[in-house]
Amino acid sequence: MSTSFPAPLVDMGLSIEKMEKVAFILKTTAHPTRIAIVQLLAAQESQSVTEISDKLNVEQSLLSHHLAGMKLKGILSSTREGKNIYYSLKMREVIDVIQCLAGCTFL
Amino acid sequence: MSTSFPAPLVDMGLSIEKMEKVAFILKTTAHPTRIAIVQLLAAQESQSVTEISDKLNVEQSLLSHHLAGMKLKGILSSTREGKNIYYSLKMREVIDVIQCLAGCTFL
DNA sequence: TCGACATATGAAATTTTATTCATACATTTG
DNA sequence: CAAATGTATGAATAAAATTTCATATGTCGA
Repeated sequence: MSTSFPAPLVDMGLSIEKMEKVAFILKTTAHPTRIAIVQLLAAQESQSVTEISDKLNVEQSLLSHHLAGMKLKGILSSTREGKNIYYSLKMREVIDVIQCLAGCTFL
Repeated sequence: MSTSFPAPLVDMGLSIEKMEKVAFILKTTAHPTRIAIVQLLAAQESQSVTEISDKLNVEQSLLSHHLAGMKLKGILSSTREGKNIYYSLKMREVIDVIQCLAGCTFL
């Protein structure tokens, strides 16, 4: 997904590279289930896959795919503890991003 | 895309409906070209399609599709003035969303 | 009215993302 | 070690989003 705008884009400080990175993170967040995951982990740091799966009522495998993607993209981190694997927010900024929009009266 | 979580999701104030709306807006923003459009319009309210197309070096039709989508989803508004159509930001909150992530040192 | 310019639109073709399903892997416990 | 539990993985499929291309529409000026 390498977009190519004319080299020195003036606008507002954002380089092409940065725009791509921002888009990348936004895309990784832009999904109801993934937003719910962020919400959950914002409220309670570190929860196991089963906990999350139960609370969100999302099938194990599907959830695992979501979690893996978010981890891969740096939004989450995980650590094993016995049989369980606990996920937590690594890029806490996404909370603000969501809050920002969630605060919009018109939504 | 109607996701169905168990009815009363406690977490953090965000209803399922709101999560879907937030995801909807995020998805509409999550693309390098569209982020560039927001940047452009944040710096200078109201620009014609040709202006934007020139600055971003994006083909007319493709740009038009992007603009139409963003307008449809309430992020932009447009007004015709003679031969030109001027677009401007309607949902200015997206600026903050982008800035928020753009400010992340690690990106 | 015709031609040129600015923009939109719609239908393919492509690419990306999401979902499902079956199965594998790791850890604990009996 | 076998069974149970928790989680990951990969392939197949389904669904969305992006891009391209051809063409339509609106507006202006000669």
